[in-house]
Amino acid sequence: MGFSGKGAVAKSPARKPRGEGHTRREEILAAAKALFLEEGVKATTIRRIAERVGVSAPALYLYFKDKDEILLALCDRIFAILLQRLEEIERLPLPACERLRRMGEAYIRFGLEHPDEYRIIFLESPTPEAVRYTGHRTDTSDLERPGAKGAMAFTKITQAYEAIAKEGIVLPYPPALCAELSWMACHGLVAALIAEPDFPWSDRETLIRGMVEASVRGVVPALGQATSA
Amino acid sequence: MGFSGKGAVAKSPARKPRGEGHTRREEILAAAKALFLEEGVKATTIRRIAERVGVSAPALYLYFKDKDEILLALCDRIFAILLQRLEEIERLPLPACERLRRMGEAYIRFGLEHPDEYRIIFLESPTPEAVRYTGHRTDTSDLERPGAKGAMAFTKITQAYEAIAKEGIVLPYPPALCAELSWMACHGLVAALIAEPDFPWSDRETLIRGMVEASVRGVVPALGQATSA
DNA sequence: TTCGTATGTTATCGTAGTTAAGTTAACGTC
DNA sequence: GACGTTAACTTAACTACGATAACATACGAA
Repeated sequence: MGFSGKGAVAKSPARKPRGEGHTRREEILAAAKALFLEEGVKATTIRRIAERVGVSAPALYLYFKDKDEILLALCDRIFAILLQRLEEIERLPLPACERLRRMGEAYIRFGLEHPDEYRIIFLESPTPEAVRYTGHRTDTSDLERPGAKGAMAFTKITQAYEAIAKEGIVLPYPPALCAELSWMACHGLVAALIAEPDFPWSDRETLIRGMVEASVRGVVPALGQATSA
Repeated sequence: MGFSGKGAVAKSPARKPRGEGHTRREEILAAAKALFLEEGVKATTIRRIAERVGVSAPALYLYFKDKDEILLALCDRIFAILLQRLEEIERLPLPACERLRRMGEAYIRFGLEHPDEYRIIFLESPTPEAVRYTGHRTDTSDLERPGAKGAMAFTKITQAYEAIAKEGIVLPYPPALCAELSWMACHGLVAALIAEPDFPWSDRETLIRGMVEASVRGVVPALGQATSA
């Protein structure tokens, strides 16, 4: 073995050059995401992630404070997709209550598409400390607070209700409370289907449409029937 | 120290007489429940339970297949309370939709009273095997399947909707689907408040009443306003 | 050249759930 | 009243986990 150590292994360079720590950070997140998808959240352990990256387990602690932070960073990226979808709907020229329906449906479908991430953000215990802080962070784009993007998604629904109120439709409660009720209802559907996937539920599509409708009509009694065909 | 071993410790007899294993089983459940209430689910470990019972940790495996089975046995007993409450409401001479409201409210309040158990039954991952079997079981009263009592609670709501249909009120969906929607909505409220207790939600009582109302009115459009004063 | 620091590693700790193997005590029976 | 059986336990150990401390090394800057 003449040379330094660049032997046969091609999986990842043995050691990162000086300023390239964030590259390793990305590798860790990618490995964690792959493990997450392939083997589930249970199998996504510090050691297994490190093994897949090709690095020792404590090395992960250079880039993340603890295991939770890795998972939360993953979830935050996934939830950015949800935010994006909701913002798209926000921009559509639609009657407010129809916009609300579409948001509800998008929310539910997103949750069912990403059950593990949804579980971590909305079903798991809250992390003890409110504010987290990453030591070696180079970018401040993601992960201000755990579940921050989840909360922002919720905010979008509140704004939709405020728009409804501005349209002159009378709400029985303040917009925030309306939003909470609507969101909780949709959240309940997602949570139930995720937590109990083998239960003999009714047809999933019917449930989604029914809940979207109910979450609007249950909160806004002024709406007699559906608006769209 | 003349005698065999009945020294100073009064916490529990050192060893059970021949056929009295189930007594120890009860002690384990009692200790687990106490730990559960005092220190939370996180602190309820095999070793701590065993310590409290006054027995070695592996001794618990004489009575339970694994840790999950202990927690599920606990939860099952708690959920028996919910079933009891729902059955009481079932027996009340009330219009069906009013009975539905009361059930919803009872369900929500129960969930908020027992957040840890609720979490285990309805929010945690489903256990891989569908049917569990306890080795040394002497009674077959509880724990047929994990979460069985939770499912039974759900059945009660379905029956309430069937009663509504029998009263001549037209439902937009089959009773089972109506029940699923109603239950999921209430479930969403409980799940959200349990998982995110520090979020600045609106007033809890208002949320409960609003959700009970919405879960009925959202599903049964024939109901214009609340029935009760 | 030397020093500081980013980038790691190895060794280790403490805790968890769980199992294997051995021990003790109660009981029926001859 | 010794004997075998077995329920009721214990001790020791295994594997796996998250996390930390202490040590190593490469590399850019002064």
